[in-house]
Amino acid sequence: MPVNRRDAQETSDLILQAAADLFNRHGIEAVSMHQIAKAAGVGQGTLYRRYANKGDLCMELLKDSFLVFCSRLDETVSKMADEPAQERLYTIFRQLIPHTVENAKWIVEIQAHQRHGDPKPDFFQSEPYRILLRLITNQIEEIQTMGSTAFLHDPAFTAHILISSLSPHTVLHLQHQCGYTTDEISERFCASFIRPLIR
Amino acid sequence: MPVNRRDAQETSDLILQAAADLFNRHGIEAVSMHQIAKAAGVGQGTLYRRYANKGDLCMELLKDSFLVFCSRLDETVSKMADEPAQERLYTIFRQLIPHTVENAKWIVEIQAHQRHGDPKPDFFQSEPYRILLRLITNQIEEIQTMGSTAFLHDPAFTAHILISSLSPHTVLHLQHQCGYTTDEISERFCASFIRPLIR
DNA sequence: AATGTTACCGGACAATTGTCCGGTTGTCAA
DNA sequence: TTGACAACCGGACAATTGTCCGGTAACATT
Repeated sequence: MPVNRRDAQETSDLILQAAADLFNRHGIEAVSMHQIAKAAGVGQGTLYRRYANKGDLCMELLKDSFLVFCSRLDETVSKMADEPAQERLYTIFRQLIPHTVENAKWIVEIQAHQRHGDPKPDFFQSEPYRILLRLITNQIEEIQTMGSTAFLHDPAFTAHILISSLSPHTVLHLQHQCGYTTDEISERFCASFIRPLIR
Repeated sequence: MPVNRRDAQETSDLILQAAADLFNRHGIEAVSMHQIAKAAGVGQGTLYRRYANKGDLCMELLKDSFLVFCSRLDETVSKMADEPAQERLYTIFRQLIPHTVENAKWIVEIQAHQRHGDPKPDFFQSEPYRILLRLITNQIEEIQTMGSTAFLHDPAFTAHILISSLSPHTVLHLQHQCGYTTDEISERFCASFIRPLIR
C-alpha cells in the first residue's frame, strides 16, 4: 500500500525550475548539482534521488518542449494525409533539423553524463525520441510500400540514422567552427539527404 | 633559444603506453588520470602538461591507428583511379563505417571531455579527421563536376555529415540496444545513404 | 488526533579532475 | 666543466560528482 505524497511533485517542479533558471543565467556547464539543490531549497539526497545526474535533469527539462514539438509535428503531418509520403518526410525534417540545432547543447549534456550500465533510459530510449522515431519510420515505410525507391530496406534503421546524423557535437561544430546558420544547416541537410532518398 | 630534451618524447611514450595498458585491462572509464601518472612513473603535473584530459590522451592513442587507416584508404582509392568516383565513395564508406564502429568508445571518451572554449583542437579539427574529410570531399566534388546528381551542392558539408552521421552514441545504441552487428550497420548505412546519393 | 510510512534535510565522505608550485634532475651550449 | 634552463616529481589544494545516513517534517489512513 504505497502512499503518494502530493508534495513530491511540487519538489520535482521546484528543482526543475531552479535548474532551468540557473542554466539560463550561467550556462549548463557552470552550474553544479549542489548549487541546484541549494537554489531549490532541497537536500542533495533529494536531488539525486529524483535525477541521477545533470544529464537526467536536462532530459527532463528538454522533455516538455520536445513533446510539444512532436505533437505539433504530428498535427502537421496529419494535415498532409493526401500528399505523398515523400513530401511529408521532407516537411518533417525541415522542422526537425532546426529544433535539433537549437537544442544541441542540451543533448550534449545528456549524453555526456550517461554511464555504461545505466538502469536509467538512454536518450535514444526516452519517450520523445521514441515518438519521433516512430513518426519518421512510418513515413519511410509508406514510401517503401509505394515502391518508389529500392534503397529503403530497413525503415527503422534509416530513420534512426537520419534523426541522429545531426549529432549534437556535429551541429555545434558546424555552427561555431564552420559558421553555418541554423537555416543553412537545415536547408543543406534536407537537400543532400532527404531529397535523394525520396526521389 | 628553446632547448629540446630528448627524454621528453620518451616520457610521452611512457604515458601513452601505460594508459593504453590500463585502458585495455580495466576499461577507459575505470582508469583515473592520477592512476595513469603513477603507472607511468610520472608526476601529475607532467601528465597534465602533455595531455589536458583523458579525451586528449585517447585522441593521441587513436591518432596512430587512425592515420594508418587513412593512408591505407588513400592507397585503395588511388588504385581505383580509373573507376567512377561513385564507386570510390562507396568503397571508402564500406571501410570507414566498420572502423568508426570499432572505435566508437574511444570517440565517445574524446568528445565527453571536450570543454567549451578549449584551445586544444576539437576531434573534428584533429589531423586524422581533416585528412578523412578532405579525402571524401574530393570524391564528392568529383561526382558533382561529373554532373551525375543535382543534390550535392555543398560537398564539404555533405562529407561532414556523412562521416559523423554515425556518431559514437548512435553506434553504441545500434549495437547494444538494437543488436546490429558491425557488418549489418555498415551494409545498411551504405545501402541507405551512399547509394541514393550517387545514383 | 494518533500512527506508520514516506520523503526530505543536510552534512560527512570518498573519488576524480585539474591546477599550482617549490624543489630536483637532466640536457645543451659555451 | 659549468651555468642556464627546460622538464620533471609529487604532494597540496579546490571543485565537483555521487553516495550514505541519522534525524526531522509532512502526509494519508484510521
